Amino acid sequence: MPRTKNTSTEEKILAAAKTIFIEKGMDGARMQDIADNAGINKALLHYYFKSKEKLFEVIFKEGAEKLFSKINSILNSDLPLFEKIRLFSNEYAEIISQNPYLPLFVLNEMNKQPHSFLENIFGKNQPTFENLVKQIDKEIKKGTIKPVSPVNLVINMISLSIFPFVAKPVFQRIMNLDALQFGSIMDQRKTMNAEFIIASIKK
Amino acid sequence: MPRTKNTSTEEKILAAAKTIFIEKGMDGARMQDIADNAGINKALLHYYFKSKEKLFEVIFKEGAEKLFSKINSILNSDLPLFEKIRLFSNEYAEIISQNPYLPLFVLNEMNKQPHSFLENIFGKNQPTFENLVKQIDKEIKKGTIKPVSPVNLVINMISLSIFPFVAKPVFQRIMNLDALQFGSIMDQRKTMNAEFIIASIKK
DNA sequence: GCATATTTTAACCAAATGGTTAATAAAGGT
DNA sequence: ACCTTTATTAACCATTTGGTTAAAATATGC
Repeated sequence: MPRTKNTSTEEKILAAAKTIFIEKGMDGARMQDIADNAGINKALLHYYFKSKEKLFEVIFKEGAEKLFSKINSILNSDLPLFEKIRLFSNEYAEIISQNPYLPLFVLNEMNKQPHSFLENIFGKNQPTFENLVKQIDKEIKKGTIKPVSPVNLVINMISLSIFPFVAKPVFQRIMNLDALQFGSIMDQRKTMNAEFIIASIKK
Repeated sequence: MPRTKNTSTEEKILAAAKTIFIEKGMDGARMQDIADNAGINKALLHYYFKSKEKLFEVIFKEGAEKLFSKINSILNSDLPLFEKIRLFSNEYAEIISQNPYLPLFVLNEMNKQPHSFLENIFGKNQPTFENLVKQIDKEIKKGTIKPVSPVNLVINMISLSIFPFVAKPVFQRIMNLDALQFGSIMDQRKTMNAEFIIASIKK
C-alpha cells in the first residue's frame, strides 16, 4: 500500500482529532470516527495519546492558544489606539475566517469542562491589559475619545469579531442569506468592525 | 408518599430536561440524569416523550423561541430608530440575563443538528425586517445617521447583547473578574449596549 | 366495590463506546 | 542475518446508554 510517508501517524491522528472534536465536541466525538478519519486502527489512538481525554486536551489547548494568544499581544502593543483597534479587528477577523468553527468549540468546552481541567490548561499565565488601560485613560484625558471602560471596549471588539461566526446559522436564517452572501458580509466586516468601534468612542 | 400534586409528572420531566440539556447539550445529556433530576423512573421519559430526540426537540424549540421571538417583534415595531435600539438592547439583555446559559445551548445545537432537524423546527416562518430596513434608509437620507447596512446593524446589536454571556468564562479569565464583578459589568451593559450602537451610527 | 384504563416501577436488553491485549509486522542496530 | 525495539492490527472486554417490557400500583368510570 502506498503510504504517504511524510505525514507521520501522530500527525494524522492530530489532524483527524481536530476535525472530529471541533465538529462534534468532546461528548459527541467518537474515538472510532477519529481513527477512521485518520485511516488507522483505533488502538493507535491510545498508543499515541493514552486516552480520549488526553487527546482532547491537546486539541483544545492548541485551539484555545490560536484563539486567545493574539488578543493580548496586539492589545498590549505600543501602537496608537485607533491603529491598534484596526489591527486587532483585521487580524482577529482573519484568524477566525480561517477557523470559523473553532470559536464555538472552544467556548462550548470552556463552559462545559470542569474548572480543574481549565485551570490545568490555562494555568497561572494571567494576561494583563495595563498598557491598553493606560492608553485609553490618556486618550480620554486628551479628549480624543469619550469616557469608556477598557473592559467594555475589549468585550465589544471581541464580541463583534467572533459572534457572527458562532451564530452563523442564526443569522443566515433570520436574514435569509445563502452561504455566499454570508461569506461576503463577513468579509466586509473585517474592516467595518474597527470603524464601528472607533465611531462609537470617538469624540 | 407526599407527592406534590401541583406539578404533574410531565412538567417535572420538562423542567429536568431543560436543566440537563442546557447544561450538557444533546450529546452530553443522559436520560438517567434527567430522570434522577425529575425524581422519577427513566421509563417515564419514554412513556411521555417517546425518545431522547423527541424530548430534546421540545426543549430546543422552547429555547429557540425564547431567544429569537423578540428580535423580530421589536425590530419591526413602529418605534423611532434610536428608541427601538434602546428597547431592543434593554429587553434582550434582560432575557439573556435571566437565561444566561440558553444562548450557548441553542447556538451549539444549531451548528450541530442536521439541517433537516432545523428545517423541521423553524419551518417556513421566515422573519422579515422590511420595516427596519425602510426606517434605516429614511434616517440615512434625512442625514441623522451614517450610511449603514441594516444587516450589519442587526448583527452588531445581537452580537453585543449575547456574546458576553456565551464567552463568560473567557472574559472572566482574561480580565481576571470574579462572578460578582462580571455580573455587575453585564448589568452596566444593559443600557450601555444601545448607546454604543447609537454612537457608532449617529452623525 | 369492581372492571377498565392510566401511570409508575424494577428488571432487562441490544447496541455503542472507550479502552485493552496478544499477536504480527516493520524498523533499527549490530 | 539476527535480535530488539517500535508500530500496527484484529479481536476482545467491561461499562454505559437509550430503550423495552411485564408486572404492580394508582386513578377513573360506573
